[in-house]
Amino acid sequence: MQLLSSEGSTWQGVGVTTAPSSRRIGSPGSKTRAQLLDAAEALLLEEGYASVTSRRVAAKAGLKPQLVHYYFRTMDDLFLEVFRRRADANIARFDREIAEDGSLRNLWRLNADARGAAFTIEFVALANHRKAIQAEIARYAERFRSAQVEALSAALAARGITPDEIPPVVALLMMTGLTQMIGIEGALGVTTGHDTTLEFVERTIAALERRPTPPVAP
Amino acid sequence: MQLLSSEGSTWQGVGVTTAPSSRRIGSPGSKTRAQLLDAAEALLLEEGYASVTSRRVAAKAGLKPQLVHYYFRTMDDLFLEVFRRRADANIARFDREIAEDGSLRNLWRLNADARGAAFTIEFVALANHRKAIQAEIARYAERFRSAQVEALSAALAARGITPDEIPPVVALLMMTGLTQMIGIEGALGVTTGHDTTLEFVERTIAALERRPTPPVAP
DNA sequence: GTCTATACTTCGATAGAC
DNA sequence: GTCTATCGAAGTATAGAC
Repeated sequence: MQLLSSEGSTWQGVGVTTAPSSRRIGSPGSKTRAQLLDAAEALLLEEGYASVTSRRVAAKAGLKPQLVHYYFRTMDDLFLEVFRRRADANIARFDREIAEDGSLRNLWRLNADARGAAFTIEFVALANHRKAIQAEIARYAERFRSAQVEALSAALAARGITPDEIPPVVALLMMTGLTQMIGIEGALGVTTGHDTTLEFVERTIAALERRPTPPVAP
Repeated sequence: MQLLSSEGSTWQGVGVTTAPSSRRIGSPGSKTRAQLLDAAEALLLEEGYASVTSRRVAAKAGLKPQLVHYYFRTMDDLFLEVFRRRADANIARFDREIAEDGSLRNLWRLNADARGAAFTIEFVALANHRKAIQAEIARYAERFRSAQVEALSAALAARGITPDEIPPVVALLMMTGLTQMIGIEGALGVTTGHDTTLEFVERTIAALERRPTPPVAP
């Protein structure tokens, strides 16, 4: 699964799942709110989801901790907004860039964006024990996958590769599995086999590009 | 990266990186210590690394919270021990099973053990902001990878697949990328393309098994 | 080897003034 | 829209009795 193109904090001392209260919430269009989202995202990527606490987010944004709870009822709401913002931007970017150049090479390039791996790891780990986040990630992942399968189907067909040879969804899972793993391992300092693999993929794409384009079916 | 064949908790309210003190530490052979490790591992897998706190680990083991700090100086030490225990067991298991049956099919089967994905996610997320854990995971991952490359090289050569066709390390990264991703996505409830991919791999392995074994080089 | 007691820090979340 | 003040709970870690 490739979630996004770019980590975080966990809360600890919670436990208080008190009533959903009805206190005031700041408007979504607020500039301060956007600053908090930016700070939360940066913290997530730099220090992991466990570091995204209301106090630390506010400190990073140069604001008071209570503002976090003014704009987001709970920390889950904050996490969800951070995720949605990136997810929407990522789908928009994918659609735009693939409309411009739907080639196999460009699909690989978009997939191989390493920043996404760290983001993915953090949100997946977060989702493991926060149902609301899990549901949102699953919805997004399925949606993004179908967009990618569509684009990859077209790119493969344009090179005369039939689903008999390799189903597009399988090719996608292979591509994504490879890029995500390389990204994650790179962040950890594990690099054995990465260069070899990247070269192999490069050669494979180049070979496919030399295949003659098939006649268009009626 | 395939880490293990089966992730945890983050601490939050730390901050106190006081002197490395010299208080008593329980012996590694203690049964109680093993119970704490079991509880920590279970908690890690069930609720994520953020839930592995000294209090919750002790509660799960039916012991008092202070015992955690009697056997493990810090929570990091506890995490490291949980990781090492699994890692060692996993390498031993791999060596044993591959010595018995080093076929391509068996290598895939060992890789496709889904339990490992959850473990991997949690520890990678943890490693993102805990250097000691990061170093340990990287060391282990490299070590395990080289064992796997060795086994896969032999299995591919036995089927007449040369490194020209596909380098063993590339095949390994593809296999591992696929199995880890499918495992992680499965835990999240994302399943699109999984069955198709599993069938594709199955067919590919079956086709390779029908290839005649090449003559042995001098 | 295990427990009580305790120090100190951080967390999420809210009420209410300005 | 932002702040002060504050509650209640949980976290890591240690000292010292038993």
